[in-house]
Amino acid sequence: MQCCWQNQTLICDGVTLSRVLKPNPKTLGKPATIKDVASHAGVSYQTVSRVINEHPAVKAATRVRVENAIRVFNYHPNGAARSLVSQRSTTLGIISFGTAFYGPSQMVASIEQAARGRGYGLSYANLAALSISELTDAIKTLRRQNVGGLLIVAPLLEVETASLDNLYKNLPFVLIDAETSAKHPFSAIDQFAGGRLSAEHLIALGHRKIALLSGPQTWYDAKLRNKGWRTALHNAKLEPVQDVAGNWSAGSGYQVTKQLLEHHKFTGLLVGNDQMALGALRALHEHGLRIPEDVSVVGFDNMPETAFFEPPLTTIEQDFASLGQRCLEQLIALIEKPELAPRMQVIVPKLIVRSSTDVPKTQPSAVKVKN
Amino acid sequence: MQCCWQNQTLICDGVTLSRVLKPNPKTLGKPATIKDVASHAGVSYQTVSRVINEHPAVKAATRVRVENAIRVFNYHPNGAARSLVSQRSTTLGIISFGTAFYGPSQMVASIEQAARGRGYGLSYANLAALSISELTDAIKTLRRQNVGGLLIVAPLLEVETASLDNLYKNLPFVLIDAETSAKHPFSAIDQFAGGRLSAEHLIALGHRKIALLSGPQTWYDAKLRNKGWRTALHNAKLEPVQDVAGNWSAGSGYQVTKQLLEHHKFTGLLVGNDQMALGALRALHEHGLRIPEDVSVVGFDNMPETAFFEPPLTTIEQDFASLGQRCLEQLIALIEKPELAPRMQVIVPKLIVRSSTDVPKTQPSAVKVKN
DNA sequence: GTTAGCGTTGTGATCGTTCACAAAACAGCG
DNA sequence: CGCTGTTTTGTGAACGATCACAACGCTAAC
Repeated sequence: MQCCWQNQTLICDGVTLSRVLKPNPKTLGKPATIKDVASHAGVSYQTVSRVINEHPAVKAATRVRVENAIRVFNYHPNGAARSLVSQRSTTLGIISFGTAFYGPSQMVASIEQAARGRGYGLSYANLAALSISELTDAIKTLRRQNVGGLLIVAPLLEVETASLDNLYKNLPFVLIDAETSAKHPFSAIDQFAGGRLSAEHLIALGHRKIALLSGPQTWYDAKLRNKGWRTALHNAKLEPVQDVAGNWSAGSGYQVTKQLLEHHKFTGLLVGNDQMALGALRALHEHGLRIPEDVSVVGFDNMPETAFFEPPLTTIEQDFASLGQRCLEQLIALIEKPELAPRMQVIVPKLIVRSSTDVPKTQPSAVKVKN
Repeated sequence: MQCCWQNQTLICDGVTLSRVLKPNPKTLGKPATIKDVASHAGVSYQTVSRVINEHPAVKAATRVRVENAIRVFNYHPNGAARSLVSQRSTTLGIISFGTAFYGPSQMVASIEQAARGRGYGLSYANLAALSISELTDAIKTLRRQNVGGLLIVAPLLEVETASLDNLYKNLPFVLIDAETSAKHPFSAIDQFAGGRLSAEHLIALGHRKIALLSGPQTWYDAKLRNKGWRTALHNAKLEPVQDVAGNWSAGSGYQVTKQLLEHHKFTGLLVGNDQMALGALRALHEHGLRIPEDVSVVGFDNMPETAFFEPPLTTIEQDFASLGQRCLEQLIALIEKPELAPRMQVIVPKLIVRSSTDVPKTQPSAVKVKN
């Protein structure tokens, strides 16, 4: 190989390899641009653009030269410039609510995973409260980030969504685990099926006195799970002993169960999520009741801790990873070819049986056996 | 008020209020731009820019007219164009790891909250594994989103961070709860102090045989908590009965405690987080040990569920909200006036005493009392 | 030796906004 | 009225990339 410096330019076998950088005072300190890379590699900026976009029409030797220059300058393409001119964005927005709870936080994590795999970034906004003003604020924030679409992991009622049509304008979105309707595209885990599954489990074991401890009825999930429970009970010609609601937290599960025990007798307890179930277990224990001998308990979510509750909890497992994957694909389809995008997708959950449920061993009532 | 339409223009009291929109076929369907708004309000685009940036030099009447036009067009400023020309970004990147665990997920949530309050958006990347390639990938993804800085909630060792200097170039960042060093700016909760606090609590109660159940030693937090425990023990002239590690999960807490119980006797157990403590409680129960009579247990994190464990868990509370706030301010300072930004910030955690700890009532050993 | 065709590279316009500066409008004062 | 100073508004040039198109250098065919 024959190399020589000629006029501040390194030439090997007749090919310009690199030029001496003249540190432009205006450019100093700023991140490198496509033009810096281009002049260093001795090509036009368009060629550099082709290399970073993996366009095939670039000679191998040129590509190598450009790639070297990119490395030398630590060049990163400027996303703002890119999405400004190309009129599309590689960022999606995600709006979530209640990330202190297992379900929502798992959904966000799995969606992020899926998005990065597909080359999309994620802009994140968590709602501090379930109000229109918070939602408006979140959408505005995300719009400013120039997101190409929205994934909404929040139990919003359709009314609320509809009232925001203006905000959503020109911005495709997918509702996740929210009010079902044919009006807006959505993805969800079939909470109704999950509810039925857990109630049918207790019924099959022989329970006749079953109490319901729902999540907050402002949440779509909570309502549907409840509906699933009631449908299964109804099919077995049973009425719930009582139907109460907590706020998803272990604390509320504890308190509501305590109240429940004062006035009602039951051998089965269906709970809206695992965290409330934890509180319920504690209240039952304090009341001197054994689980599952006196009362069988079923949770919802299958968070990893439930296997170590006292006793290990029977619960419903939801496949969040595949939900994340699917709703992402749905949104991308909606952006790229709206007419072909699926309107709705539903995933069926699974029953996980552990030792918190068994056939009712005591009389069909919750006997007080204060130790 | 005198209003009339004149030449397709609405004029009230001599002031042009709005013009009829001529739907430009090229503009059709696309989101409105600053120019659409300007021509509708009868001003120049610069004036519109002034209004959306709350510049004071705009006459009240003009401002109202522009704001109306903005509403009419459902105009949202284009963030890409904005950050392209102004060379700054209102988006920050957050890199997290282990969001299945309480600590990391709380930090992310509180940082997002703080960011939106300060007018910043957040781009989110969660590491699937703690590897250089994952981190590299995440940083590249965030760079493409044109983030103005990085918040890194990951227990990276300094070595790893340093090896990425190139990737971080021109991009200010704050490490959160990561390897301390004067080299990079960071914010953290004082895990060492937390560790000492919990160990000193057991020692003050009179425990002499104390076992340690740490988190994974690849995590900075786990190492420092362990160091805190050991320092407190050392100061009391004690040696840990045994020092073992889990992987933060309840399952690992359960298994490791089972092994521990086969070979060692202790009256106190210090655990690296609440989830492992849950598993440990279960293992102790299965072994026929009473808590706190036979063994006292201290967790770490104070996740809301711990108050409903069997028994309610003594643990260490960390103020994630104020950590989020502070590290955000630190990053913003780093971006806006680097020379004035604080290098490091540390928040001291708090002991929460519940019923899982008490004075040792049995002989100073873990007696097997299989029921 | 033209001409056509292909692979490769370069040029000018463009995206929607902000910035620096200039110009207009208005008020106050002698 | 003319001068000055302060508001208020407008103009041209950037920012860093992509897109559409044009032009170049080869090889192959007539």
